[in-house]
Amino acid sequence: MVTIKQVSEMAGVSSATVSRVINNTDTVKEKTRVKVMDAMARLGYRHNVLAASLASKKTNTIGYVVPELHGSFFGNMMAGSEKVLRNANKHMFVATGHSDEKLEMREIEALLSRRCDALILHVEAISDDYLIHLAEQDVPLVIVNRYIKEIEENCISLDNELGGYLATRHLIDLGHSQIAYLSGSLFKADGVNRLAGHKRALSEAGLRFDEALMFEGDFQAQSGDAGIKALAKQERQYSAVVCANDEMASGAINALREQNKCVPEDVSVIGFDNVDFASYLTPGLTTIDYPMREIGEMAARWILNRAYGDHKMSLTHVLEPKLVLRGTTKQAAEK
Amino acid sequence: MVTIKQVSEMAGVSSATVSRVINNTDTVKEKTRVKVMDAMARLGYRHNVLAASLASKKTNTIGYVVPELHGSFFGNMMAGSEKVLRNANKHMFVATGHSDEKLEMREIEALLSRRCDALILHVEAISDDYLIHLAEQDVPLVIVNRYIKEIEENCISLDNELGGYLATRHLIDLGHSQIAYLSGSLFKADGVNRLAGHKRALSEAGLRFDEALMFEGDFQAQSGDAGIKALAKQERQYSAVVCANDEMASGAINALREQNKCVPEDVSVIGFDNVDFASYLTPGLTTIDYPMREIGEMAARWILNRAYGDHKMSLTHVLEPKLVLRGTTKQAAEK
DNA sequence: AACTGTAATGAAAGCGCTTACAGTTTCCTT
DNA sequence: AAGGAAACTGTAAGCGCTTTCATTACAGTT
Repeated sequence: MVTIKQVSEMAGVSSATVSRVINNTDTVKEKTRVKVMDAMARLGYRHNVLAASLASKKTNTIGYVVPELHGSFFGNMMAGSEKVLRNANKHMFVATGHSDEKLEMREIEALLSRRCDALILHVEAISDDYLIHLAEQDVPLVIVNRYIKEIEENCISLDNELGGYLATRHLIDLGHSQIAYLSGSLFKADGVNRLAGHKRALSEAGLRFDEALMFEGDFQAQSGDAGIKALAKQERQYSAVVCANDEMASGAINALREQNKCVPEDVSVIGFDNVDFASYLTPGLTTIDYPMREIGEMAARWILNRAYGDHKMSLTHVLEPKLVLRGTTKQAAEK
Repeated sequence: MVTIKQVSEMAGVSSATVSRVINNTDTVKEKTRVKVMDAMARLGYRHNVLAASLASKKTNTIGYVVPELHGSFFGNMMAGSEKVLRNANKHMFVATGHSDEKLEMREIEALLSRRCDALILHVEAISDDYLIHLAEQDVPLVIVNRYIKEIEENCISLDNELGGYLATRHLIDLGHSQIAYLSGSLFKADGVNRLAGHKRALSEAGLRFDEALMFEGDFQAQSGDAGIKALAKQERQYSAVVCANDEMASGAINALREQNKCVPEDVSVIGFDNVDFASYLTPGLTTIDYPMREIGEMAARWILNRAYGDHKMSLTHVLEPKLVLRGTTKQAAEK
């Protein structure tokens, strides 16, 4: 392996000078710069970032923890971060936590051991306390898709309550009044907040929240199907259903079709997240957009701002979801 | 930052011994091991992997280059790799090449600068020659989803020709004989090979390949739509269409519906890749499975085998695609 | 008690780079 | 031409660890 030393000898300068041309720090006379570049090329020199990081105490690396690598959800977020980090010449070290507390902690520890300059974390099992404690240490970290009051400055999240509100509000605007709600897991903050938004829209419109029209699923397509079937067992009528996410909406639509109900003619359906496949369904799924990419971008900006002192970036900590109109919702039938 | 030195002082041993207990190398008396562990805990010591890597010349890190982070395609592959690498205590450093030659080269260079122990590459713009040259260097690398004869040992790919064959063969088995083909870009190997498989199935069944029933798209949904429309402009009849990938199939299905043709009653459609949304369509899309996850696993195994000398793994270099039967294909109508 | 062979530990030389700090040139001013 | 500032370059001390080699401790033999 060719070292800076060998380059310096060939170029007839000191290794400090070689380092200077590599990093483009300080001033180096053009003539010697050329000599050094020449020597590097001739020797096929490759900078050793490891050694450089050790000496400079900066790795230009961001540690990234996501629950999973498969599926498009986190990929979109990472793509957002990657874009802004690339422009700043930072790289990403990614690890997965699999929604397991022990694993999440171990991965964070590993990232810290690698001396990442900062961390971007989407962790689901780790406690708030642990994160609060972590935030007080010397490594900057931003927590995405999660809101923790005590360290809200470090959090970037979506206003799920608003999303739930917008979904139901859209249905109400279309004239629906009997609106079912297929909820996600209620032990997750997202599930709770989306439902809360639903209720707010209802009460704002003077409609009563009907327990009988609500079903608690688990964010899987299967539970959307189950929800529709559970609803069918009761006598309660409904002309629209808001689902806690797109997977459940997909399951719900299929179940509805099995009952010979057309979407959106007989029943309007709205999802949440706007995952990749939402637009591939027929008709396209009306849903609430979860701007993962933007969140990823924002997280990266926060890092640039905080860990590298780039202060010319605007930051938002709570993003707003937006309605995405497609084909599964429709004006309510006249009474 | 607490160093090994401080730990060694507190424990009353040399730093070499501390290193030994950290890495669990050599033998250390249980009693001193406990003393050291104790000191580490008391001081809140965190191992500096950077320094360790520099000294040991091993980073336990695999560099990963994929075209994109968004979408689920590469995520599935990385998830496969991650699973097997985690078990071996290796980590991944990911970079994106965006199908741009300069970028791909730069990222590979960056990964090498970080002294990754090995590389897993899905690159699309870089030339075979460059990769062949790279493979001869000292860093082990595996190239996924691409086949290069000269370094086939380093390649892990899917038999796309077989996939194309299986798709068309399936339609033929269902009694179809007028089969349209919406191809992907023919400047890409995948596009060419899938088409070749299609032709082989045709000729094997004694059917003629009809240029008029073939359309070259670009793997995007939009081009599936365009393909169906182009087909409509000619008089040629067809009862089935094989698409070069699922996105195109989705586009084709929608276009078919616009022409009031039912899938699969009037026209059977088969896709390729089995992307995540394939099963969410109604009816579910019949397609050819592209086992990205397995490919990712295989790539990681190759690395373990090659870079870390773990020889108890079985390796396959060319994976076989499989037919995934869902609802978009159907027995041909009786003549 | 002297002797071995092995287990346990320490000393110290790096790994390849960065970065004060100091020293040397060069280039303007006056 | 002298003086000083500015530009450039070199010296050398680390960064925090691993690892070879040498040394010491110790249990088991004879």
